[in-house]
Amino acid sequence: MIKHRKKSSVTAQDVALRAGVSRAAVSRTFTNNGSVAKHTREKVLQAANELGYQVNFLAQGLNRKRSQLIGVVVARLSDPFRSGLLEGLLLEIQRQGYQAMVTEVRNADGLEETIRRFTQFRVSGVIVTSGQPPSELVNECVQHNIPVVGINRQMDIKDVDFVCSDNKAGAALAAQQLLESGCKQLAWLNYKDSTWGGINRGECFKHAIDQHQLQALELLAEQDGYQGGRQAAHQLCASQNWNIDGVFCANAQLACGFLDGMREQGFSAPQDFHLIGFDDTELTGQYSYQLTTIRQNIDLIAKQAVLNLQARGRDNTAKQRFDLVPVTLTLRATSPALTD
Amino acid sequence: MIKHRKKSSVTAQDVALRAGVSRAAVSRTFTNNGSVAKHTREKVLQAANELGYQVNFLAQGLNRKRSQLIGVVVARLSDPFRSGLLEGLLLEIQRQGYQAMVTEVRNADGLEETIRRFTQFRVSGVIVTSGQPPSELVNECVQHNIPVVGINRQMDIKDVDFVCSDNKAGAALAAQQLLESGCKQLAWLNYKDSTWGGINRGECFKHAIDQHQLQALELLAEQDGYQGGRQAAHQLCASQNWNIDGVFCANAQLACGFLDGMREQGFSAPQDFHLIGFDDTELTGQYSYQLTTIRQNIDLIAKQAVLNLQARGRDNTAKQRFDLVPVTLTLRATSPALTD
DNA sequence: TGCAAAAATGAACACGTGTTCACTTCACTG
DNA sequence: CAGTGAAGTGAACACGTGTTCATTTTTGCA
Repeated sequence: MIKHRKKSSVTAQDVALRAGVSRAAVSRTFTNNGSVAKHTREKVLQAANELGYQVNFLAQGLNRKRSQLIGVVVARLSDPFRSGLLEGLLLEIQRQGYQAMVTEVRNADGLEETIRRFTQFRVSGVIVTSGQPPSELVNECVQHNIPVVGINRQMDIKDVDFVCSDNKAGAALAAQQLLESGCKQLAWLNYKDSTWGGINRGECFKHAIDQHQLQALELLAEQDGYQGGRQAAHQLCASQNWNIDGVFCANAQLACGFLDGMREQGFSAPQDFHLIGFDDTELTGQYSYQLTTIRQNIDLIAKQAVLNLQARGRDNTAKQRFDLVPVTLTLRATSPALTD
Repeated sequence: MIKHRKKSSVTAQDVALRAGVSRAAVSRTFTNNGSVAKHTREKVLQAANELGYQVNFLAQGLNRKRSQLIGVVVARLSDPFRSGLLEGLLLEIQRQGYQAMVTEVRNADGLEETIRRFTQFRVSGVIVTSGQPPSELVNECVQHNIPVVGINRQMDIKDVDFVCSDNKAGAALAAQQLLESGCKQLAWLNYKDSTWGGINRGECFKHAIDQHQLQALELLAEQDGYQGGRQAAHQLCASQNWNIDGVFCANAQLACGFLDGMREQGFSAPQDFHLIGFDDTELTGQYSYQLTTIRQNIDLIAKQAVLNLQARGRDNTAKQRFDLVPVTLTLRATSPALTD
């Protein structure tokens, strides 16, 4: 009868026994916290290696009152920008040594339940990319010392840090490009129940062209995404003698749909009108679209979001942050570069 | 001086104190496990409600040796099919009362590290949608009684359950459609370092047309995704007098790229050739592509995967499962329905 | 060599829960 | 009314770790 393996998992106690030291020494070795002699550290590491020891994160988190989890709230991953943002967040979260918990949330109730569950796991932070967390819940997080950061959200909640693409600069870039291309009759396309980000871009765009004494026709799609943009185009073409020659869209999906919708009616960009979208996704660069867009810097957004969580984890009294992430104009076929 | 709130979080002990019962009663109330009188249950629930008590999942998991987490391994979310699959998995995982931990993994080492970390969190199950977990790691999971299920993976690992779209049926549907449409010279397009799923589809396709004494020209793209398909088209057109009139692609991204690449050369479907892809993503249905594709049933895949985890969680001795999920042919412009 | 400061060590407690095990109370039957 | 089984209850243990606090050992210096 060989070794009687009753326990399914090997604990720090087992390692201590084998290395001939106390369990505290094992703990210190792995956390690099207290001081431990070089000789015993080696003994511990060898014993741990032989036994295949790995620390139990549940016990660790229970003791430290904090797990190395970060909660991420997402929605509508079918939008390429959103899945791209999630990918960026996952990579950055892992790079910093955390582990991501992801929840897809469809309404306010779901968001509430989700954040509550995050606190039950004692997460190190919460990243919200969809919805607006109720301030009472945020208070609960603050009490548990759990930092919350919103991405591309309306910045009106106390105790929440925000990271947001620079919509104002983006809208200005788009307006400048359209105007310098000679467009006279501008339009702004958005989903009628848009998120704050879309609305904000629209306001910034209107403000930008207002300085040139121009106004934008406001197109509001009944649906979100590709189909919404397509139908908006159909609706525009159906109206009597429209004369739009420059369109700015709240996001890439709407823009692609709008372009296809216009094509169905026999019009196209840049021949009949100029078109600029928001969110440079993989789709926008493809041959069949070649959309000129405002590009959001996903890597920077993700990095800044995690950075904020870490900073506030260290010092909870820091001032609330509002980070604007620069955007750039990517010129493609639907509104090409100017030729002097 | 009011209540001295020293503890940041309220525990079951606090609830017990307020309700005038023992802590065990509180625990029993929330787990529905032991038996508890109706009267005391109500007292406990009221006290818990007043104090805003929520069970600490770390402590719960530590005690039960199992958390209500499910680990999900993903990769390349920029592919719409993969992000769609993740979305389906998230929704199903939440629907069943679990919480998803998601990790993006880029190579075999990353996969190993990831699964190890999952076990450290004592997850209730692992879902692998990318990469092939080393069998030694799977053994470790089995020892911890953690079920593993692979989606669209090669089914060659012991103790792992598999859920896979029915590639054989899909390939047969594609072959039938192309042949009945009158195609004579078939081609098969795949990425040169494809995953097993792609390779498998190709073999099934070749087998299907072999029964009609036909062979497929094998096109292997240097890159994966849209750009790979596009370059493959360019390469095909560059070759002397090619005469392909029917193409089947390993996935939707390749197919869209191939279509665009052919368009750049002045050819299109279905006029010059028929084209069928795999993975009915949102992209394939758009006006500019209208791709005929084999549709994978994401909801069913997700449901079956979680179901398998639950089943094996209850009975670890069950026989290894290989589930084939039906696929359907979605007819669109690039290979339209037959007209009698 | 002698001595003080620093480093290393192990016992013990805390984290918050689920569950077992005696023990008490209750309801029901003959 | 006595007796029996079931339901309800609380004390105590287990889960596996981090950390404090005395205590022992080592190091550095005169």
